[in-house]
Amino acid sequence: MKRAILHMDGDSFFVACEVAKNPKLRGLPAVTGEERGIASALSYEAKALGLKRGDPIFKIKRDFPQVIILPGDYKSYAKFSTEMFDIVRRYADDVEEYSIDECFADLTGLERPLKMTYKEIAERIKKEITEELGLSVSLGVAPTKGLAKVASKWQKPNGLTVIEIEDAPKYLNRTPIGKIWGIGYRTEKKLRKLGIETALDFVNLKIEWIRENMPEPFEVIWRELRGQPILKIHSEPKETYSSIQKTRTFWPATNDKNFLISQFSKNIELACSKARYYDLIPKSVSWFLKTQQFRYHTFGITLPVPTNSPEIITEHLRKFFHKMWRPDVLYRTTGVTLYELTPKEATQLDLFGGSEKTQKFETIHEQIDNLEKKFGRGVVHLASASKAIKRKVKGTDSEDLDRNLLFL
DNA sequence: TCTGGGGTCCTAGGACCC
DNA sequence: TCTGGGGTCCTAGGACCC
Repeated sequence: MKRAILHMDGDSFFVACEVAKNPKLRGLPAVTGEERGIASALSYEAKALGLKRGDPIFKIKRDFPQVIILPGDYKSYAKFSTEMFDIVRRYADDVEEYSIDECFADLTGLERPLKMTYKEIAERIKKEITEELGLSVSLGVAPTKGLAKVASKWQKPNGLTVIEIEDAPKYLNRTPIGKIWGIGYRTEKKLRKLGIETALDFVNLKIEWIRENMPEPFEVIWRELRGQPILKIHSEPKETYSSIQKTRTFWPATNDKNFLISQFSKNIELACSKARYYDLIPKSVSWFLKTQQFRYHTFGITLPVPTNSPEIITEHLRKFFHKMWRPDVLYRTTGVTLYELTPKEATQLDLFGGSEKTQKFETIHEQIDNLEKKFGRGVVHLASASKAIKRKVKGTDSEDLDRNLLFL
């Protein structure tokens, strides 16, 4: 049976959701991301002004005062996202939610029962999303996920492209190698040096050459673009994480130890709180400092006793801080990542007889989490994070200092 | 890339062992 | 240790994604 994979991609998704909420915005240059300090999504009118994802908000305000700047409203984006994917599920059982605005769906074998061609199915999905949600999407249909990605990118916004396997070379020939899913800036540069400019050049390489000269994932890309399905549709909903990361960037860059530690402390608090929410306990943790030149200084440890209590992880950080920190370097970002997350039940047994201290903190956090459920988030903070809260920090809710009810 | 935040996966090379 | 060879494990960091 002819395999047919659908890839759907929301057009300017965050801004499109804002327009759907407030139709007065339609046709105007608008960007979201005010709270983060950089543009995270742009309307096509804003793109027409030459603005790009990642442009600093202050520059947009300064140079293009006519552009409407909106704060992100992730709850409503998540709702639109769910509704959009539910429409796809009216037609296909296997739907993979790849990101908030992208999904894959397996349409294979649906032509006959639905009495429609694959293209007609895609058209119906598109029409229903536009009519019911007021959103525009671009769709691609092809024999593999890799080619479906090429197809959905072919015409944007509001596109629908079907790539039959016989026609694939035609499309690949007109797709620059850097546009391929999984080929980023570095690999693009490397391949271009070798004279590989288009996706067609890439698939025309000998498999032996790929195996000898490139990391394994590129063989997958090579096969997928040749129409050999390697990547599966993962339709099981994601209910866990293999890592949890929290970072904060501040201005100006600094090497003030106490300030940096208080930033870390806040990161650790947020990361641990998310871990507790998902009932996960990390076995290892790593920290990084990002310098003004965007270099990373990192250090990680395996926790002697796995825990999601921020006090303990912060204690470890204090011990190892000097492994990252250099007195003559200015830092602009701190970050923490919790790794080897395992469900609480699985680690529970280790905890008994492990450390009394760990258990004590676990109990305290259980109670704080309950307090927060009652009174709202941000009512309780670690004392060591207080500097981070007091100092005006880009992209954070630093104003609610007064609402801190208690410090540990 | 004038560059935020949150993820996943891969790998070179060091540590350690025999 | 001024030394071979080979294997495994781990981690820091790179690359990529949205």
